[in-house]
Amino acid sequence: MRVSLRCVAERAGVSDATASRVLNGVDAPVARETRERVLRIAAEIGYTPNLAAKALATGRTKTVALWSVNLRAPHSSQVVYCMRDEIMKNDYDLTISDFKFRVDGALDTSRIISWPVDGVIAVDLPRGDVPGLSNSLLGGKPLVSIGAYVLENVDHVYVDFAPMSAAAVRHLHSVGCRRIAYLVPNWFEWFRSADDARLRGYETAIEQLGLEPEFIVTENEVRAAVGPVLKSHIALHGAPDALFCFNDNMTIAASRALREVGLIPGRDVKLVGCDGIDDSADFYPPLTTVVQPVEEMCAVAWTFLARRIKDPDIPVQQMTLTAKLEIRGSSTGDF
Amino acid sequence: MRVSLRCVAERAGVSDATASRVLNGVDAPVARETRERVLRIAAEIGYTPNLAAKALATGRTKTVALWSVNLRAPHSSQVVYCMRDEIMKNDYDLTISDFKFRVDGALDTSRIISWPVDGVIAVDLPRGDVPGLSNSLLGGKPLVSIGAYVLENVDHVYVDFAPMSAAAVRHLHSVGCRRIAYLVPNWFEWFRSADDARLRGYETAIEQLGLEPEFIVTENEVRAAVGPVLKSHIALHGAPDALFCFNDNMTIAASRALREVGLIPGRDVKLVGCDGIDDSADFYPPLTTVVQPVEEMCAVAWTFLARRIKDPDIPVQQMTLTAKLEIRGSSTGDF
DNA sequence: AAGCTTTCTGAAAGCGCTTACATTTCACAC
DNA sequence: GTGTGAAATGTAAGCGCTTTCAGAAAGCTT
Repeated sequence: MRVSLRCVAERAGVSDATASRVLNGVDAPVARETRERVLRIAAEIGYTPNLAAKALATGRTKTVALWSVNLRAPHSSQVVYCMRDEIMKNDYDLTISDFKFRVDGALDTSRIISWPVDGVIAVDLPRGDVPGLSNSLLGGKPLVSIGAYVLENVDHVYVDFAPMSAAAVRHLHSVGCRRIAYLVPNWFEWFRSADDARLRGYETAIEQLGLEPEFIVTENEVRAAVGPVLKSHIALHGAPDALFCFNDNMTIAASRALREVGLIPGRDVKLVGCDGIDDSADFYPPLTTVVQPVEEMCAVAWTFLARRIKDPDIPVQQMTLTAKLEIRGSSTGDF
Repeated sequence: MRVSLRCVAERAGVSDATASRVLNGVDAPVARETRERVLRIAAEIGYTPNLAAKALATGRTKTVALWSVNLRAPHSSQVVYCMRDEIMKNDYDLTISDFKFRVDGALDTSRIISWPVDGVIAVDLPRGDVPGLSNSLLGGKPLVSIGAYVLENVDHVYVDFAPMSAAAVRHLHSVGCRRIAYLVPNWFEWFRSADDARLRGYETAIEQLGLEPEFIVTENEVRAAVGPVLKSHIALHGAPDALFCFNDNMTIAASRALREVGLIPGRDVKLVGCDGIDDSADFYPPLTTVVQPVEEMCAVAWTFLARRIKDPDIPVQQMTLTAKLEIRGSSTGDF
């Protein structure tokens, strides 16, 4: 029923091979007249190639998988969106997948491995073992990872939060804060077991400034998880001067919780988040945040992937980018 | 290099056919002993099926494409996320695509058509012709659409904004507003040419209440497009009492713009948006919004698609769901 | 006019898998 | 011991496309 290459070829009175040459090869030696006839007929009967067949025949698809752990999180969708532009700009197709953590915190890679793509880009791959991953090849497919956790032996674009986390704490200190708490999720025992650069930056700065570290630990990074913990912390210990938040999403949740206990976020309690999500500037108060250099991350990731697709045997490629502190009303109180 | 079915079969000393039967058919007649041997060997050498080959051989993939026009928009990602759960719950795989409008406002469907999937679910398909779409088949593939615009001849889950838009306007009237403007994007001459149910609801209610309609039209629905237009409108005509916004995303942008000209959103100018995005409750002021019944939409969409995959010839399936007005501080001033 | 290129086209194999059909084996009934 | 059917397995074709190789046609050169 579907119109296949053969249909086109038959109508045009040529062999499959010639039709294929016309439809793909730009520089294939085909008579001008033949080429035009084939193209015309293909358009007439609305031929679209069967990608599965193509993939099987060539072993390539000109498609990459973009793999995100939680598409709904504003930051992920920001990266995914930008990466998508980068991929399509380079004339590749893409398919996006959203993989939740499994119950035990591991990832199920089997589905994506069998999918016919030339490579995969993983956004915010969690620290820990990914089954089938070795030397930047995931089940034999080139893989590049983007994220804020160190990963070894994998092509990886690493955003180092440490320097700017420290800067954020110093900034909060400079506007008068002395009790600066770190609001952080602890899903799957992540906290402390992972090498959280934010934590490193935070602790370094706190120590240098001679302050006491203070932690407010939520079960995970979902907004609903923040309010109750924060409110009970405040009830028990009183409110800190400032909250350094694991990400902007949590900042937003914290902001709401503060209001619910009668505190004004940005005035009574200063806030700094991480990521630089789209909302940060539009929120009220406008959020001070440690911004990830998303466009640069994506550009580098693509370079890495393109290289590895061309030659799977090149050595591991890694690059560290630094984040940037963007100061707004939520930490200055000026809004 | 890849381990194929043949590798498994050879090692197990059986034919490809038998190996295939073991690996797929639950109820295929294979000797217990053989079955166990094949399974063991497949696991040992880490066999993963080649989906392209499978797709080619069977014509099916147990995969559906989830197609969104703008993944980065909070509302789209909400629907995509929920739809993803629904699809995976039903033991199908999915691949997500994000298609921007082309310059002329049309959509490029060719890529997705050739991709080996059993069906596609399109979120917020724009009104207008979609190439290759006829009778719920997109290039021969089952298609179900989810969205707030009427589409004929297509399996479609329609969210009717009209009643709740009218309710929103009446609500604003009841809290004392008399100048209620509609803040709406006009990308690609969309406004007025599309059958915008929000507009219908708005105009109906405005007329019934004996008020004057007032339009603030932005170039598109991107946040950056809102501020300048809104501010110059206010400079020219003064501020309205209330803004009924095309979506929550625009409400957030409007909120910021209002503050920038010294007005307090929710007090000086009441706000109602549409969609019910995740942010709406956490925003300050909390946003009154016309919520789409996302979970129900997704459940129905899946039912439609499953039916059509099973039998492409069934008559067109359509369902209309109604939105719900969720009242919060941005319209009551109580926050 | 013979020989040599160059240009164009077709035949055929094969990518990894499924599946209809054929075949073998075996247990059981007569 | 023959016949029958069920159970288990193998054979082979084919899904739609690409690509190698070889052959045909046409244009040169001498």
